[in-house]
Amino acid sequence: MPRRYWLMKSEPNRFSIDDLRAAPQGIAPWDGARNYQARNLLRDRVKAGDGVLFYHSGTATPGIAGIAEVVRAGYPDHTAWEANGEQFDPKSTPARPVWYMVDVRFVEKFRQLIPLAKLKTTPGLEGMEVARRGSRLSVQPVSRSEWEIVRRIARNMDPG
DNA sequence: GCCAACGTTGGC
DNA sequence: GCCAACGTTGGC
Repeated sequence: MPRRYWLMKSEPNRFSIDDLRAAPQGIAPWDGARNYQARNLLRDRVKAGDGVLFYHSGTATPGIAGIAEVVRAGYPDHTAWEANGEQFDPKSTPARPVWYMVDVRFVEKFRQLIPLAKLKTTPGLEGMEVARRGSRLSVQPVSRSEWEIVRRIARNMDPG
């Protein structure tokens, strides 16, 4: 089966690419999605081995911070069961989980973040979901060509 | 702080 | 089932 590619958003105040790198073995769950479209992707489509563009949102300059890899496909998001947690959702139970998460592993931090504004003006990326106005989905499919273009930008932005 | 986009909730 | 009100995301 061909490898798929995804863009996953994270607010770096909460969990940044540096936090992912610092996690044991560079592996951490990507959890907390509470949207059914995102849930369906996490549960049904995101597989181990898939590539991830790690996106920082909610910052002065949002953009792609680096690369990660999915190491565990969708499984129930147990943070929804933690009654005092921020991500608690009484609709979800261990017997009938509603929300799903995946595990990702740190691969690479770009030496310079690729700003959203840059994505929007890059030929070949105009159609990227994240470049759309009002794009809110926290996990988004990325095409192979979009993936390649982003990686090329990252290489070109790296001095030397 | 503002506002666009859009998902969710709840009255009917 | 419709739709207005409301809440959240997230860029600017």
